[in-house]
Amino acid sequence: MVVKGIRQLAEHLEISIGTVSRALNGKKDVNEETRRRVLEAAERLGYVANQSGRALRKGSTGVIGFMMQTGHEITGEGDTFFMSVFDGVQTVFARHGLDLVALLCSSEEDPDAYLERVVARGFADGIMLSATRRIDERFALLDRRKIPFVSLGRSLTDVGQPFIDLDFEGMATTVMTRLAQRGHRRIAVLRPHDDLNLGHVFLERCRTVLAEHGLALEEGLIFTASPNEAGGYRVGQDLARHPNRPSAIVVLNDGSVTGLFHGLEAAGLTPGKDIAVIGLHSPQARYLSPRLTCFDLSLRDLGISLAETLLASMPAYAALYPNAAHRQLWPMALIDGDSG
Amino acid sequence: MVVKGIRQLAEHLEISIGTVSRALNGKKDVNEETRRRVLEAAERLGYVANQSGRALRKGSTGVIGFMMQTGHEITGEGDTFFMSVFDGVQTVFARHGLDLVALLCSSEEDPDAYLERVVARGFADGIMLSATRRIDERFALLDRRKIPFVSLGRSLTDVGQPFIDLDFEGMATTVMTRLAQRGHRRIAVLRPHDDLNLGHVFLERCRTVLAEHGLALEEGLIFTASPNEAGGYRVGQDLARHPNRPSAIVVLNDGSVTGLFHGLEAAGLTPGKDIAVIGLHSPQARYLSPRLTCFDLSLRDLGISLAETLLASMPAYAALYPNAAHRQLWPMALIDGDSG
DNA sequence: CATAGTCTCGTAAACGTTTACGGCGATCGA
DNA sequence: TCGATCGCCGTAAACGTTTACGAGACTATG
Repeated sequence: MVVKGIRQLAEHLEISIGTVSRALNGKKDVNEETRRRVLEAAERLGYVANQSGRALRKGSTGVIGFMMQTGHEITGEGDTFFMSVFDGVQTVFARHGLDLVALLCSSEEDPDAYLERVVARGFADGIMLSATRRIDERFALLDRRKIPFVSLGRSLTDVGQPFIDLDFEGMATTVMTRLAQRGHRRIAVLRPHDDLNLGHVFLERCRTVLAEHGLALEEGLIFTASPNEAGGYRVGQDLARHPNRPSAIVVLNDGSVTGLFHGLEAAGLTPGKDIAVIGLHSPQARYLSPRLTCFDLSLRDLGISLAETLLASMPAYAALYPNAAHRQLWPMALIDGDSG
Repeated sequence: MVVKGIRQLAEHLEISIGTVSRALNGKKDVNEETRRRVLEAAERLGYVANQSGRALRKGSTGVIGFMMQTGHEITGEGDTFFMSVFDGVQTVFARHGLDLVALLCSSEEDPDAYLERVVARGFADGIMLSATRRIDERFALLDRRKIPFVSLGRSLTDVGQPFIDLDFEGMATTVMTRLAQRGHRRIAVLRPHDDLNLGHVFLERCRTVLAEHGLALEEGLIFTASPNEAGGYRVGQDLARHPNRPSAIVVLNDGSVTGLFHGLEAAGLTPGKDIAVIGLHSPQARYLSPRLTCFDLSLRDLGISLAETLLASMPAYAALYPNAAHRQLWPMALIDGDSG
């Protein structure tokens, strides 16, 4: 037997629905013996409170949405990237009975319109944004609706909300200094879609760091590709037949590194010998040959911080996370490999 | 100005909430001029119907949940696998105003308990299951709750629900016949976690096909690994130092193929020369060297079919999809490469 | 014994929406 | 002209919860 609503459950127990609700929600003005009976019956009869009714009354849903897009051109950093972050996020949410769902925006739908629709509906109590664009309407939209949110990434159209972003400035400084000191004079960069903010942040810092070494970033050496195998392969080929080939390339697309290696090799070039390759975090870094020199970070910890940062901006939970960072650049460590 | 509920919107327009609701929902007994005014005002004031209220009244949410797990041990079938499927699913759902969300089950939570909680809450109108286990409580659970669902994958604990699964039988027949005819006598298989159903289906068929060629599948040549780079690499190493190395390996983990190549190479073995490698669908197949011989399929089309199959099992939409397949093995085509 | 306080529970009013029902003009057909 | 039909709209009742409020039965305190 499966019971329908709290009313049926109350009838079955011959107590009022008010008491049943209080018992289930852990309110204190209910006899412990009664509570035990209620919980036991709920478990036995498979009763779980209806989400819609509860959300309607409480004004909150207990759901946090992580927005991502299902095309590969924008997001495409691979399932393992987000899955690791999610795992961290959830360990925090689990403590508060919050559920994380991924809001999947189709590549055929406008992301801004999608978010507007989902958010205005009151679907989620809080939102996490990823793949932040340089100009991104979503920030103003969420701000207008007064929905708590945090972004994994920055944007020029920031509205003062909390964020966590990878420390691309630190990365640029470290990698460009290293390359310059090792005698590289002409350095290429592979970055994802131009609309995304991260490439701009990285490139800007690269320019100033290179200038300090009397070098310039050549615009012609900035490659843009989809963050996947195919994109990397193509750039590998392009590099190989480049009339004035650079001596190093820094790869921001973590999904492209393997493709790049193969593209170079297919053209007869050896990464780390004919051209230095330095990548962003990449799960396959250790398994490439030569081993990839890249920046590493703990995605799971990042997820934990992301969750705490969001909760700190939600009135109901803020008190529990008094010293969560409001805006944070996530540090990355350079892992030495053999590729550059 | 942002309007709060349908009541405020109605006041603002000086008509009743009933009419506003009808206008917004495209009911026909409302004057076209009135409807225009309502729609215009709703757009201008940023009104969108509250999801909880609507769901409570209608008894349906307009949300379909795709359950996946955030650990890498189970899911992790390669980077773009799910994103491609999702994209197909959504093109179908978009026609009906349904939204797809990914229900993310933490690796720390029991999948069955998670699903029970989410489903009983009335969160979604329909469910898509993936990473189906050989023994999988989730089928009975959804059946008991009478929630329409479809599974991407089969299970022994099937309850007669619709499913789509990759045609592992066809794959086994094709690949084993090919290898046998090319003179391979000792063939290894790399599969994901033993709990998952797919490996068992594949292996079983392999046994009968090999038997027809007078061969046997050696239990010692069945490798199990996480579906990622690390897993593949390790198996590559294991193969290289195997005292009685097989002459071919079939890889079911699409995320492991690159790692396997690198593992073999690191041990001085050349795929396709020292050992034949045949993979399942893999986005990086074309970019490996040697080019991977593998089975290809259209994940986007699979997503479309998956959505249609689910809708066909939902009373509200069944009439629209009269000839959607109920249970379907998804065909895969062998793409010749240089690896085996 | 009176009063205040405590523990437990029932009652009923929200929350925002959809929709069955009925009503009121206007139009139409005979 | 009259009844029937139709187009349009307002009213109010659900949907399943949570929770403020108050009632009743005790207990403690003076």
